Amino acid sequence: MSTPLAAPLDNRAVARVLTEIADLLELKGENPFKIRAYRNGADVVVHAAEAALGLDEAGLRAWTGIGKDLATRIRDIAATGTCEIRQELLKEFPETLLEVLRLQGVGPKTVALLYRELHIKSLDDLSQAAKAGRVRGIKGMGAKKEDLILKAIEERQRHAGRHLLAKATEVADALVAYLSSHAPAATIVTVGSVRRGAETSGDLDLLATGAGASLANAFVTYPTVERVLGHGPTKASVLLRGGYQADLRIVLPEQRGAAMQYFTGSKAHNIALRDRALARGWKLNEYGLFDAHDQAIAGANEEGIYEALDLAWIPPELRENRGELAAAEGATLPVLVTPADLKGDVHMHTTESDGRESLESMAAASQARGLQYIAITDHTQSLAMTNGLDEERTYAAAEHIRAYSATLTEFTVLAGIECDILADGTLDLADDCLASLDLVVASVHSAMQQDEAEMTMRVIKAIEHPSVDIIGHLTGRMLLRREPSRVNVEKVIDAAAANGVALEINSQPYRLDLSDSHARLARDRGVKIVINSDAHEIAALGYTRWGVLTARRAWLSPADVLNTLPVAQFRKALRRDRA
DNA sequence: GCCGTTTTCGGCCCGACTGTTTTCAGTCG
Repeated sequence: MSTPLAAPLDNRAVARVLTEIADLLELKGENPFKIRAYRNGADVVVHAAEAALGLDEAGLRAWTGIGKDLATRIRDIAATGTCEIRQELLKEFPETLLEVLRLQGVGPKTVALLYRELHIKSLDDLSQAAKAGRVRGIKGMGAKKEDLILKAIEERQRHAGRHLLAKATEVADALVAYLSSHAPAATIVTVGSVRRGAETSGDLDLLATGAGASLANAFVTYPTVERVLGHGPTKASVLLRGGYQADLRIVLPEQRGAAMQYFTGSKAHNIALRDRALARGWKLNEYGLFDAHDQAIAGANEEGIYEALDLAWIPPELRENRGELAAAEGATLPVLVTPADLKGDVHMHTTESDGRESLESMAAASQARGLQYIAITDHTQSLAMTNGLDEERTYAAAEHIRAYSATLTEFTVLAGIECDILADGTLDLADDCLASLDLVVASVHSAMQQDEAEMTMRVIKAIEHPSVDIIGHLTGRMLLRREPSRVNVEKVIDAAAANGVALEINSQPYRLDLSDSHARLARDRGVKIVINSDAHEIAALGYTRWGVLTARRAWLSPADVLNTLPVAQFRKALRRDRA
């Protein structure tokens, strides 16, 4: 929950305040479309590549969904942390009411009612009132609702809510396998944000066709189900151990494409697509695309729906209403990079620093995965806890790597380093040592709390160093754990473009750094991307799967990604060979 | 509050499920 701040806010924080205003407007019972405008505005801000703080009103209004009023509010919020309308609303409703609103099964009408009738202002108030049986005394509330509220409060305390893509995929895959074993004839797929490859997800959405209501029974009795939130013949929701909410929908085979499209989202993409159907006098819902006489036009597969709307089929990763409909209409959708396009992985560690495997095992495992080359990039000396390399050990390691690589056929191991960018922007190894290597990834690992100017200057100084080829995990964010550093990504991208330095998409599930929007901005400004595993063990070599998904969400084609090139061309494309 | 080769006003997606209801409101996705 955000509180007024004196300091300027980044886009994510601005979006949080806009969402909070939308919540407050809901409590007030305001016009739903006005509320939607605020929510949509939050979505636009959080996904924008440029910082709202740096834009004037005209610049903000150039974003679709931001009009005169929202532009003014966003400017106020970005500069001061709040705005007038928010302050007015907070006079009517205490900020602590918003945590009550986030309970599963408790919506704005209920919260407003509880506030009005029982003066409930917080989760604690509500917990006490429910335990005392006072909630059931209100008109429209009963014992079951009271019970549900208590359960929701308890669950809220146990689970934080969102989950990493990699973990969510694992849980969803297991659930799909379980359901498939109960209904072998059925087709069961994961849809929702997991299918779109979003970096985190709030719940798991599964879709089944060719199955009866008994599949819903199997679903609600899945071994890790902690609570059944709803259970009907075509729709069921459960809460799984670990805090995952999972939703299952069962539809008829002729509706499968429409349902896949509908439940894959995103909401913004669906609204835009539905608008397009409406403009033709048609109707699009989870059961199909229908004409004015309710005759089905399409629905059995996704391709048919997009085709009927004069659009090319849009890959799920692009369905965020960030220009994909226009591109699908003009046949200019990018051919997206796939895992099979990656020919190299040039950021990984060995036992020389903090990795778990030798250079030989990492190389063998990478070759077995179908790669043609890797770079070994261990840490440098200032990261003492990782046993980072100094110059002497770096020279020795490079000699060892090259000697080993010479013994291999059809596989190359490059002698690289992940060199620390020190707090002042200088590098952790001497210039001649860096210059002797095949490849240098430069990364920030310390002094993460520097202010924007300092952090940005620091990274740009590294980019301007003649031996640096790639900047690793630029923002240092850890999803659900640590906010990104205050680095000005746009300025870094411009510096990388000017110096021919590539930026990494680090594929560690908790990093995915660059993010999809930043990677897209980098591509738009002519910066090449490298997708790396940053593996410290053999199993982690597979993480590039998540990096590729992020790249796809960034609209990247193989040509945008340097490590889709064969080794000789890859080396030529590195900046040191261009100088 | 946003948006507009139909519109500067009047639209803006809508269906499933639950609980408290005797016909429907609230929540969710």
